[in-house]
Amino acid sequence: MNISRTEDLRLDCQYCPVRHRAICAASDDAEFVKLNAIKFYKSVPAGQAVVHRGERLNVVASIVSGVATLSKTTVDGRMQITGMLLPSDFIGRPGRDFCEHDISAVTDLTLCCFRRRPFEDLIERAPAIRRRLLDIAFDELDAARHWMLLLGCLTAREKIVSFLMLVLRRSTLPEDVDQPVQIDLPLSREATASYLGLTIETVSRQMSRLRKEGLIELETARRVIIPDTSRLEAELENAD
Amino acid sequence: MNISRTEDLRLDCQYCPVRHRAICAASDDAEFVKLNAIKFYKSVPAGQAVVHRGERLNVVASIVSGVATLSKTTVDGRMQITGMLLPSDFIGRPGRDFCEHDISAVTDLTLCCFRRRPFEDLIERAPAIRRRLLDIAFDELDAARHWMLLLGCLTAREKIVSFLMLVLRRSTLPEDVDQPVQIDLPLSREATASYLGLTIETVSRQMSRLRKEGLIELETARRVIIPDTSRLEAELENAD
DNA sequence: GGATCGTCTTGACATGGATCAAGGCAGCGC
DNA sequence: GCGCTGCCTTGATCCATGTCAAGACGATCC
Repeated sequence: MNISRTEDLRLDCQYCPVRHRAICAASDDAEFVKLNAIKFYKSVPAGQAVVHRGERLNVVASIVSGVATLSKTTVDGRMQITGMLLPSDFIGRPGRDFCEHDISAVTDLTLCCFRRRPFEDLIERAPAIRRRLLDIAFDELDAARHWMLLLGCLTAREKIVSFLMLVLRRSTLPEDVDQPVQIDLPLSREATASYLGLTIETVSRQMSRLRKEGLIELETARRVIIPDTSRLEAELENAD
Repeated sequence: MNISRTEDLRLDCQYCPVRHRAICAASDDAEFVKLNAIKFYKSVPAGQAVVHRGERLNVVASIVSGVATLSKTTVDGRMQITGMLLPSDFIGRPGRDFCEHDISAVTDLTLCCFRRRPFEDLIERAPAIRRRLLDIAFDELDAARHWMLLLGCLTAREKIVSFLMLVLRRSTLPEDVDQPVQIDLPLSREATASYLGLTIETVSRQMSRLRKEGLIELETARRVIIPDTSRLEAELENAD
C-alpha cells in the first residue's frame, strides 16, 4: 500500500469537510471520541496507487479531500473504472485484509484512516457507526447496480449526460436552479471513458456534440458550463 | 408485495438446504434460536413479481429454493438484470422500507422471510448475524463491481462464457474435474441477454458458435453439457 | 395427429461506437 | 520564442453487435 504518513496534518474533526457525511457522520459524542482516538491521516499524491488489486489493505478510510478511482483490469489490459471516489466516500472492507480493486489517486488525496482491526473492534461496540457502515455498503451496492443499467443499456450520449449530472450532483451546493452552473470534471477523458464503458474518442465526440447543440459549454476540456440544467437532464427522459 | 403466506410449509431449519450459506449461516445456537423465532416462509409462483421498484418492502428474506432476478428498467423499456438470485442469496435492505429494484420469480420460489423491524432489532443483539449481513452486503458489492467489468469491457463471447462459468460455479458440487459436466441454465435467452447487456439474438448466436466449436453441447436450449471445463475456462484467459 | 403459442435459431442488413490516423492546443522547460 | 509532451479533438473507415424478418422446435391442448 502506497501511503506515507502525513505528519504535518493535524486536522481537527471539528473543521473536517466530511464530518457530517462520512462514516463518522452518525456517531454520537461517545462513539465519536472512540473513533477519533484511532484515526490518522495519510496523503497520497496524484497519480499514485493507493492499493493494487489483491494487495494487503489493513486500513479502512474516508476520503477527506481529493478524487480517487476504483478499477478492475483484464489480463490483456482492458480497464473498467467501477467507482469514482469523492470526499466522504469510504475505502476498504472490514473483515477482509486484501483489496479486490485497484484504487488510484486521481488528484492529491487526503485520507482519514483507521487500522482495520481496531476499527472492527470499535464497530462491535458502537452501534451508530456500525449502522452507518451497513448503510454505506448498501448505498454503494445500489449505486453499483444503477451503474450496471448505464453500462448495459444506455447510449454513449446518455452515458455522457448521466456522468455530467452525477458530477453536478456531487459537486454543487443546491444553488439557484436554472442558473448557469459550472462544474469541473474530476476525471480525464481517458478515465471518463473507462468509467462509462466507452473509448476516449467517443467521449470527446459526444461532448463536442452536446456543445454544438448548446446543451453545454466547454470553458476548457475539464471545465463545463451547463447553461440550463433542466434541459440537459431532459436528455435522460428515456433513460434512468 | 406479491407474496402469499405458505401455510403448508413447515420446513425445519435442520433440513434447510441453505442453512449453512444464508444469512443464518454464521449464527451460534443462541442467535439461531432468535432468528428462527421470527422467520416465516413464503412462496412466489414462477413469473410473478416479488416486489416492484419503489414499492414498500417490509421484509428481508433468504432464497431457500428457486431463482429470481433483480432488475432495473429505463422509462422507455430497456431492462438490465442487475443480479441473478439463487438459493442462499439475500433479498431486502435493513434500514429502508422500499426497494430500488424489480425482483421477479423466474421459477417457483420459496423464501425464508423476516419482518424488517424485528430483524433490525435482532441484528443489534446478534453480533454473528450482523457480521454475516455486513459480509453479504460487501460480497454483493464486489460481485456487482465485477459484473461492471463484464458489462463494460468484455466481448459478447466472453460474456457468454463468463455466464456459463458462473452458473457452473453456483450449481455444481465439486465433482471430478475434467469430467463432462451438465448444467441447467436458470435464465431464458431473453433474461440471459438482459443480464449480459446483449440482445437475445447475439446470445443465441454465440451459444451456437461455442457449440460448433465443440466447447459446449446443447442438449436442449436450456441444458448445456461442458465436455471440458478447463477448455471453456481458457476462453477467459484474456478477460477476468 | 394437427393447431397454436412461446421460445429459440438463423440469415440479411444496418449502425453505433471502436479503431486508426492526423493534427490542435496548453503547459512547461530551456 | 521554440520545441517538447501530454491530453484532447476530429476525420475516415471498420466491425461487432443490434435490428428486422423468417422459420424451426418443442410443449400443450384439442
